[in-house]
Amino acid sequence: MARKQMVADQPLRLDNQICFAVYSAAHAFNRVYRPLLDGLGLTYPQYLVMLVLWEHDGVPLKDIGERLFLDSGTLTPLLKRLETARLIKRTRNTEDEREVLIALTAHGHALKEKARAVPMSILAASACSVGELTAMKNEIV
Amino acid sequence: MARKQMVADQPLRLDNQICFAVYSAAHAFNRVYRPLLDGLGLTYPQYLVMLVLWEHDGVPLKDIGERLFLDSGTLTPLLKRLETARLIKRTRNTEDEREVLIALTAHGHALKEKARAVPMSILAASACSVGELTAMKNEIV
DNA sequence: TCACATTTAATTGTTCGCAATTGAATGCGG
DNA sequence: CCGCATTCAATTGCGAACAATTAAATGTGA
Repeated sequence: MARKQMVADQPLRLDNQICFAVYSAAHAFNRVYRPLLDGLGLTYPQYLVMLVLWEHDGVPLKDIGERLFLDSGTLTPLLKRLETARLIKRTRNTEDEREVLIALTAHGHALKEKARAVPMSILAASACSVGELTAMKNEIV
Repeated sequence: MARKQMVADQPLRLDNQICFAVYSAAHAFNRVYRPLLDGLGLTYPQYLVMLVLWEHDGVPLKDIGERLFLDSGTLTPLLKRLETARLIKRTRNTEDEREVLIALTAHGHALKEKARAVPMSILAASACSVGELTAMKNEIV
């Protein structure tokens, strides 16, 4: 292959694509989180929903979706599974029957205490300092 | 809520979690890529497989999996779809019948030329300089 | 008030991603 | 050569993720 061709190929090389770096990092985090969250009976997206609710209980489905960039097609079944697990309750807003309000059950609220151990374990597993991770986060956001 | 409680809650706040930043960034990239890849008739994971093949044609399924951190449960159906789209061919390795070799068809090889436009479009859409993106990538990998 | 647009969840269908299992091919120790 | 472990792909089952559609509630303009 001529040199000119190789140069033109550079942008298509996997290693040069930041999207792949981000994609891989997301999967890597998922692999680290999975065994920890198994102990809580949560998947990673379910954990994210619980984080939102632990900060702000009783919010509309729509708000959770905006916070996590997810739509009803993803959230409706996910929230039904959380309801089956007795972590949340779903009720229509009486002020506006279009909205579904998501509220923690006592069980869901209690799970927060168990979840406190998660960030520290992730930190240990990621073999990075807090400073390194914070710097990385700020680069991304 | 007492101050002590709020301090203890900090590690559980969504915005403080680097994993969420990475997770969001991955989804954001996906949203930018989707319309571009639609023009090629590829999904993002399919595009990644094609990137691998454009660099190195005729490799075992296993090698693609190691490169992209995907297993046969993900790759087998994905590769079957690429075969249905006539972009690749799957053949057993005659030296070792356990392996499946993945090779580009003429059509699959030709698609590389159309794909050259993708990285540049992404760059434009991401509203970052090449330097910024490269710096970000190096932080992540 | 009535027609019509907008908002919101739910549903349907397709594709990923992964754990767990299965089954075939290969490698290896005795 | 034989028994057994290992490797590799395929399969099954479940949970995301998202586009597109549907349906109900609400808002709005004439």
